[in-house]
Amino acid sequence: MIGCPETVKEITRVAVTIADVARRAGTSAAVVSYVLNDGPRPVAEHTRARVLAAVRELGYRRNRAAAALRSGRSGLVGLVLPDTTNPYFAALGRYLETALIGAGKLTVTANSDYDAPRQSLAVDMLLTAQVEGVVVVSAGGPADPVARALAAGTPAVYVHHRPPGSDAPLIAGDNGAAIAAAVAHLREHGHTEIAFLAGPTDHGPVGERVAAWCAATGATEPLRCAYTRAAAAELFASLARDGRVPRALVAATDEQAIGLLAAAYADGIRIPDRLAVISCDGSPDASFTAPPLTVTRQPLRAMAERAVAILGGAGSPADPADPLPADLAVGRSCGCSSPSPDDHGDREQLQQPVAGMDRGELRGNPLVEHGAGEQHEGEADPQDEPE
Amino acid sequence: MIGCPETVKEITRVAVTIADVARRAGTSAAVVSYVLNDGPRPVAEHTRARVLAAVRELGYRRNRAAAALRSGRSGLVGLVLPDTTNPYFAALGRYLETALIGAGKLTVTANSDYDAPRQSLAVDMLLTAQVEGVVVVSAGGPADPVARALAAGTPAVYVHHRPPGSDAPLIAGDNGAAIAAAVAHLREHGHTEIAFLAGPTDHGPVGERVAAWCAATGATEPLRCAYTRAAAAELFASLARDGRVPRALVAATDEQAIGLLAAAYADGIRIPDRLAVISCDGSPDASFTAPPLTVTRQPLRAMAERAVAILGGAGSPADPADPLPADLAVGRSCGCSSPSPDDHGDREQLQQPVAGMDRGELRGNPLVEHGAGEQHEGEADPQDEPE
DNA sequence: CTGAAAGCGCTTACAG
DNA sequence: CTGAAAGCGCTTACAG
Repeated sequence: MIGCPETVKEITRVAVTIADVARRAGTSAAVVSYVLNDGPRPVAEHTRARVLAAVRELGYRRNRAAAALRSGRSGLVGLVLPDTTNPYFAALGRYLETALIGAGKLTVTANSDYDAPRQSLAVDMLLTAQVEGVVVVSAGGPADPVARALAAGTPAVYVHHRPPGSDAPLIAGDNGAAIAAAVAHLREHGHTEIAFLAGPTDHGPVGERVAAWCAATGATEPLRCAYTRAAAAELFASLARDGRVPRALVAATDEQAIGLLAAAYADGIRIPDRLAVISCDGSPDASFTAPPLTVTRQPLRAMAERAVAILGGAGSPADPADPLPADLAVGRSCGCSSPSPDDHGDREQLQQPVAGMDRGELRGNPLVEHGAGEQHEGEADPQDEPE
Repeated sequence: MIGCPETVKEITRVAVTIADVARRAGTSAAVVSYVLNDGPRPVAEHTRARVLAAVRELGYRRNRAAAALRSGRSGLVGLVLPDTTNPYFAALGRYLETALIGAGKLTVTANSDYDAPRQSLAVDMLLTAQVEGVVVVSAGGPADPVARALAAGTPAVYVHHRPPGSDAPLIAGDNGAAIAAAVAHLREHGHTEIAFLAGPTDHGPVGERVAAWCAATGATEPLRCAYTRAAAAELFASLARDGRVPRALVAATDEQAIGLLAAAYADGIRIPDRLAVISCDGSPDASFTAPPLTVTRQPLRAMAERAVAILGGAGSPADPADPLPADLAVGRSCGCSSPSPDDHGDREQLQQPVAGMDRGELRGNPLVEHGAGEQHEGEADPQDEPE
């Protein structure tokens, strides 16, 4: 039937609209919308069935831009990270994305590259894109992009790191308790002098970790280098050259610890015999170093879930009744002879479902459930994964 | 001046619209749009100045949902990856995001988790969100989400991995040449029998790598395990138990090679003395293993740039005049005594600017350049990075 | 339970 | 060079 409206639309690839669906179903656009959104008005069962049939037959797909304009809900949440290739941030982002997709939201991810203007530009673009919420791991410096988003009326929250001086909501693990546990564990191995590898400054989470180390050991002068594998490797090489390699050390981040292990290997310095190491974070990479790192694991999944809940309007970031503790995951770098049983499972953890924002009120999305003219393409052969 | 429209808007937090700007600038909404978009009609310089002033004074920010509805351009590009915590995919995604932000596009990232229904759902949601393009690393299996997007009229392209049988556009490195180079290099080290660690099946890039290995060595039976560190570690442990550890091996992926190195370390088997290893991919992690991995580096940045160019309507994915070769980056795992000079720099590479889609025709965005009532917050102290 | 109509905030022919 | 007006595709009071 060349010439009928549907065929023409298909050929010229003009999008099928709610009006087309209404016409085919013999009802109104309003009713189609009621069916699609499961509200706000009830629809008779037989009408609903006709609408759903028309949706399928015409291959209708909702235009989110139009829905967003009218309803104010874009279905988008923004995420700004310093560097998505950092395994720690990557893991955090993954948990966030999982929680958000569970709430029917898509994640718009931007890298700030530890750069304030880039971070600011990213937040601007996100707000322009009408995101329903913004999650930021601060790039450092005085910029306060979460405050900016909140001022614009968009829910926003920091995770892991908030700029110094900001009082915007922050979700973070218990860094002080993590360091105390790490120091205590190294003492159990008989160490009395325990060094700390910090970052260039003492702001943010690493600042808390440094302070906790000072409190636990009475020491005041940490080692310092940038938060990269390369910088830590370089620092270690210079310590080795000068004969100043300590016997025990807590590294502020996994990235630094991994660089340090690589350099120690290159210099033939045995870990943990000559130098015992514990690091913080607990990114997925930490279990596959040589030797496996002992780490204080940040509660990334709980942090992600709480962040999403807060964007959804629930509770406060730091609920004193429900802290987010970092637990010690024992590898071999500390001197223990057998790693804890779950130290290889971190990436798997990422794949478990999480409770998310709006989950309770998640609308059954008929466009997803019923497909848009094409069904979902069946289970993948799990044997058949790329990479 | 309580009661004037602007103040009311600020207090009640109703968004400032283009009409408000027009009123304040003493002109029309059309002209404001012309200024904001630098076209399609010319605007007198003094009018433009008044509009820009009004934009700044009112803290106007464009509503992308409205612009998208009218113009059909959402400013969004979708990216579907199997797992953003895999360093190889993370690096690829980072290059893509960099190229896209350079073209004024935001990246909507979704994890398929190697699962076809999830991949399909992600693409559905992206198309609903009116993305202007979709980039997919196939989750495996027969699902062809790029074909689906193209059928819906949205530009789309596979990167790295396309499902078997699909003839949708694909951008990938030269896997055959990479393996040939790896095998040749191990032969230079005197190895005659060179094993291959493949994935569970021979589809996609790994399939090409297996085929190239077969062609180069005459062998036919690769070792196989899932593409995870844990799986490779387990496989290695069982080989060691049975006394079947080869003398030289090419691993299909960095993740497998890293797991293998960790297991070799645990078993006290020396790399490269007892077993020489070269892996493919060249993710940022490969340089910080113990010992540093020798890898055939995939041209991730070039792949990302080409993908973005293709979404922008340029050329074909596989331009025979300009292939995307994978080069050999020498570490120590192959038996060489000094790594190549640039093997520690991969993450830094990620931060360089790239040429992007639409770059030539990128409109100067006054909302970004001039800020929306608040200036960008100044350079971050580079010393002051979190993590 | 259903439908006609307004309107979200833009962009873009079109007319001047 | 400028402006009035239509319209993108939805959602949502409102009236029936």
